[in-house]
Amino acid sequence: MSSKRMTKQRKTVLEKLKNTRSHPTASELYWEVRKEIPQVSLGTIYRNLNVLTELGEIQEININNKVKRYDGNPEKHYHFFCQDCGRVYDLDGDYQKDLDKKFEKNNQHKITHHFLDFYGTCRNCLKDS
Amino acid sequence: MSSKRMTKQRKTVLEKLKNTRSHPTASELYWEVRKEIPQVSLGTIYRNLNVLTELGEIQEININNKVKRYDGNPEKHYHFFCQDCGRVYDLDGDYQKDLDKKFEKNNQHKITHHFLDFYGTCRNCLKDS
DNA sequence: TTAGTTGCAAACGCTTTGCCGAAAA
DNA sequence: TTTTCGGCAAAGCGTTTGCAACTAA
Repeated sequence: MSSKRMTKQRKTVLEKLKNTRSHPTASELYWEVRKEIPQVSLGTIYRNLNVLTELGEIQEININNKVKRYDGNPEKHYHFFCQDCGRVYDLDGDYQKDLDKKFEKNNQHKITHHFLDFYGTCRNCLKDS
Repeated sequence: MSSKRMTKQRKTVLEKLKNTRSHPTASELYWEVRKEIPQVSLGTIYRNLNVLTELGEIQEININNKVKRYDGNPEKHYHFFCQDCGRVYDLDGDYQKDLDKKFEKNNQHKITHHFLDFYGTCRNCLKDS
């Protein structure tokens, strides 16, 4: 059985992620962490993001098989992806638990959860057009 | 303006995809197409899948940033991903247009569509456990 | 002390691309 | 004939991994 250590690197990755509302990529996080730990490596960022995800401290965001993004908020919620600027935003609104039941017809399969991502144009990009 | 040609390769990719209920990867499709065009290359499969997607003849399925899968049915519908066997199934049930409105609060952004993927255990895997 | 972690660099897996000859239209 | 397309092989890109040194507990 393997216990996890809270290293300076792991702590910094977690802090950076908890302190932003954006949903950075591993590479973006790498440059942030480098401000404090200049010799950190990208491999370490990836390893820690995976560990923190397993621990349930953070979650991955997978939009369209593009680069993975990371969310410091591990609670279930939905995301909005702006097709103009590419940014990913959190959406207000409840997790729709009833969807799982709705699509679990005749008990042929067991649904445990779902992912729901919205696409469109964000407020900023609407202004510009 | 570029018109698209219906080559033997493109036609075969499209046929194979229309004639299966599975959601194959590019590589799986490659081996299928090779049965009829032994000298076909993987690059050609990828290029044609991209063209056919742009044309709206097929659609991509992106599950968890894993390998891309392809669906011969271009209509909006939802998928179920079995976490035990890894297979991807179509789900019966309507596209929930109302979700877009529900999460478009205060008109801060414009939602055009969404993707909704369900996770769980499929009927076959439930039997085995 | 010792198991988990890091930095480094190489490897990996999927997908795209440049080149040039082939073949639709 | 014109222009798109295919085969091939190399490159691209995000992510993972093997290894030896390091460090949290």
